[in-house]
Amino acid sequence: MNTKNTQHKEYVGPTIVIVGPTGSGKTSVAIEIAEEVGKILNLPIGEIGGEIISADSRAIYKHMDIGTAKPNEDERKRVPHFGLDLVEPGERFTVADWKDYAKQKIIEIRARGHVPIVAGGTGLYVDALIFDYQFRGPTGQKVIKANKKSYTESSTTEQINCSDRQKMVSEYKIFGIKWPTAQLRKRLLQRVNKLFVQELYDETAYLAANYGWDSQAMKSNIYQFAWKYVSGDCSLESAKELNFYDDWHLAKRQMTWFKRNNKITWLPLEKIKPAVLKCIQDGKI
RNA sequence: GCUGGAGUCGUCUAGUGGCAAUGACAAGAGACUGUAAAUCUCUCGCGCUUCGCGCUUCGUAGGUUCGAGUCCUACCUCCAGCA
Repeated sequence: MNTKNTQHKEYVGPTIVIVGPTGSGKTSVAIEIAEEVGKILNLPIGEIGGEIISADSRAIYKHMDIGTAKPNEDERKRVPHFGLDLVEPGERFTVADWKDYAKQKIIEIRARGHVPIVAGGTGLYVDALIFDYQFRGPTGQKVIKANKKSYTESSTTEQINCSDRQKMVSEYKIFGIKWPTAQLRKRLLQRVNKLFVQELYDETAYLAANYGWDSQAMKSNIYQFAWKYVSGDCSLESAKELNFYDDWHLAKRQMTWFKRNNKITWLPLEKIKPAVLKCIQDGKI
């Protein structure tokens, strides 16, 4: 047992976090980094030095593969991925669940001597991790802020200590992929055009048949638009258009979320990999 | 050429004499610590000293009226029908 582990010294460098709006290229750049990081860690040739944890609130669902732009089988073979296919659509899985899961995986990856790379666009998940949000109890009530009028219906809840958004856990180094508006829109448009194919319709039909449309997982993403087209409610063109608008709105909301985090190093896509590799090389947390 | 219908904020749209004028989409800004690709808020003719004020708007030009997107006349454009 320890014969193998001798070459697996625990990794003590930074945990890399890569964020960005949908369609910014997080998945592919994370894979590229994971594949190259072995050199920096002086791992044996052929050993993949990075492992990816997806911070994506839709990729946690099984059977939602092409509609959520999950890394495909090939990509998952190249680099170990976590945070995918954790629960059935409609099953309850919260930020708190994800945070615990991610923390556990990070510990495991580090123990293997590899670099944990958290990549995803769900800002709440990322913040929960890097700012170490404290949640009450395993399946406790929603955290209520005293002065939020929208939550006044519950009298049993109370204000709890919220973690400070200025105090990021020092282990993390967070990078953001920055795109000019016009270019990101173009990328999203191209992605939409690629996605509306038979495989998507099949996936949509499968999900609709097995899980219905009630769950939040099925609400307001590509599936509803694909379904509209498949069932003849609208033309292919308008289904694509509607989905594009939806994607763009999401991207904007994500940017709004990330904007307030001043710990993020924003870089264009092509500069992310060199910056991350350098960061790992420098090694200090 | 004649007859009928239609021209309103980027787009579609409500409005048939009374406050820049409805709704939707798009666009922009923001909130969000327990299903977050969710949910929610604000702006959206122009300019200001912006809980208000000023200016200019509903194809174009006139007219009626205290008051016109709305009524009348002419013209322009588009659509349909007849020639």
